Amino acid sequence: MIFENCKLFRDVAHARSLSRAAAQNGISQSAATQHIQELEKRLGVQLLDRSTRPLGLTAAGKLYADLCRDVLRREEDFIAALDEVKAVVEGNVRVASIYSIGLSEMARLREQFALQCPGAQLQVEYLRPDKVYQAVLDDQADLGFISYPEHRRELSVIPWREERMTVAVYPAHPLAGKRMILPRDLDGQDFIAFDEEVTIRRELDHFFRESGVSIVTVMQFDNIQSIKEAVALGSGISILPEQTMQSEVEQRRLVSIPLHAPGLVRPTAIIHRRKKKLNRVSREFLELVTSNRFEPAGVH
Amino acid sequence: MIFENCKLFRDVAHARSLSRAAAQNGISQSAATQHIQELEKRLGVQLLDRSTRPLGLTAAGKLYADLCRDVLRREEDFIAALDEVKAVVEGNVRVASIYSIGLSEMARLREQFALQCPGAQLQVEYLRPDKVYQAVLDDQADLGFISYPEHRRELSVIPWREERMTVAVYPAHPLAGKRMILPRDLDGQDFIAFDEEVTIRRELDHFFRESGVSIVTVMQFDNIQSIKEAVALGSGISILPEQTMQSEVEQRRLVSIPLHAPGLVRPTAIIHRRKKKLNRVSREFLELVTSNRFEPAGVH
DNA sequence: TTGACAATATTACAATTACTTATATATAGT
DNA sequence: ACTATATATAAGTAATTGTAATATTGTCAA
Repeated sequence: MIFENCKLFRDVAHARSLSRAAAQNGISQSAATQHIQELEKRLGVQLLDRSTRPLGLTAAGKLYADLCRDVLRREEDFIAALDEVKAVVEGNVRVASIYSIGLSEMARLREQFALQCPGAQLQVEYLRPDKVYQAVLDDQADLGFISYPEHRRELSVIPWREERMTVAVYPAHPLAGKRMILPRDLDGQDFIAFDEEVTIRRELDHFFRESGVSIVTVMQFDNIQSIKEAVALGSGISILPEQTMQSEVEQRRLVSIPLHAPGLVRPTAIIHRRKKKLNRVSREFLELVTSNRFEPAGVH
Repeated sequence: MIFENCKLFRDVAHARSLSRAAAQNGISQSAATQHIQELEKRLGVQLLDRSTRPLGLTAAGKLYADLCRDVLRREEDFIAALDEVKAVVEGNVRVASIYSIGLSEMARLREQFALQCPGAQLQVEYLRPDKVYQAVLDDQADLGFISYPEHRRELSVIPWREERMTVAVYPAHPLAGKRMILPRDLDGQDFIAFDEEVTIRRELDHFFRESGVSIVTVMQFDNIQSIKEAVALGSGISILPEQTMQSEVEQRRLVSIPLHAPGLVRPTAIIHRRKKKLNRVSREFLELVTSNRFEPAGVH
């Protein structure tokens, strides 16, 4: 209730009694009397005719009662509209994610979230990495899923997973039968790479240099989906986060083979605007996501 | 200003700045900040987006700003209507008077009052005595002019004048030449009397009995105007408050002759509701009337 | 009238709220 | 990173609002 004073006077006008109106508003009769007197002093007119009982309204009192009635009606409308806005704001998580978090991973999270917060709505938008940052900064998204997190002053970065990178080959490939691949096994292979702008590309280049391995970059893409497609079609091999090819492995379109390269992991993180207080369901979702920090058992 | 909080938020929304809005409302920036924070806590939503400058409004903030705008507009209307009512209430004296106070007397008071309170409005309504009491009790009139005042618990009675009663005759009447009439001069005269219900009638009957005079009641009326008319037409004589026949005497339609009857006076009084505080102009008018307590020099 | 009853007004004081100053922290532009 | 400007916070004080107790007033009925 915002306009308590209005409610009090409206009730006084309706009940034609200060004490009853006071009771209706949970205050003492004395408080009600003082309230109205103060009001009359401020307006410089009598609002009540106290010489009779039940109390009467003066002409000015009638005007004021009308004002109160109108204001309270308007307030009701506001409260209703506010509740709607609140429901939308409070019951919605807007997530921006890079493609390579993996659709299946997100589907799993969505399922768990639906169980935990039945009324809530989860909106996920897949974007290029820089667009994910942008979306969070512009308050287009509450949370952002990214890899190789960049720290910025306006953002909070919550490290999430260190994803294992495995070798992706097509089932008929000579390496497909191996249980484990060593860096030198990759030497001279046709390689489907990420674009040079993507951090993961630079990390892999670094890894190859360190290991003294030289590969043949036959294609490059800016997204993981295309890379998987190219590998499946036999254009070459690649190194990808294990989880991102889970469904292709299940469909036997790809084979994922562990790579002996302890340092080669892809760090992922969740970002959100440092200033902005997350709403209830966003906090719930974040809680769910961070408690899912370890990779689910994959198919090896 | 009734809805200061609304004004503050409206100004914040418009200026997109707490400190400027605070200055506009004559409070410190700190107070404004605390105000809005408190408001947000009560509503359970953010109203302002503080992560940017100039400040932004959230969806809820926009709704609230709309509410404030509407409420303030409604308040303006109310204030305008109130000012009108105030002007009427404060600038109006409503007087209820018996007929026999005299039109010319009232006209004189009106003139003086117009000089003293130029803006004020004086409404006079002439009524039968009991209707005058009723009008004052029902708050239809602020002041009442009566004769032979009755005291009632709800009324304040302010004695006004003791009016001299003189003999009214038509110019051709045998008594018209006298300088002074003694009670016994009236013996056997045709008399135009008041109705039996009227106090003045009972007073005169008492006077005649006391003086051992017997008159012949040839007509009776409930109002002074008709009595004067009848006297002027030669139907008989009467005894009336001197002032009430002032204009007829000037027009030489009546002759007013002093009566030797020291106790025979008509007391008049002003009444008003004991509880009700009189408004400014009513007090002024009452002041004027009571300072005019003594009869103006009449034409003898 | 008078007395009884119920409602309103007043008073004194306690609790709460609102405001101010001083200071810390944040944003935007350089 | 630095500066200027704006907002947030803290702590103390002033103002307000509320309460309980009590006085006064209005209504009703004898």
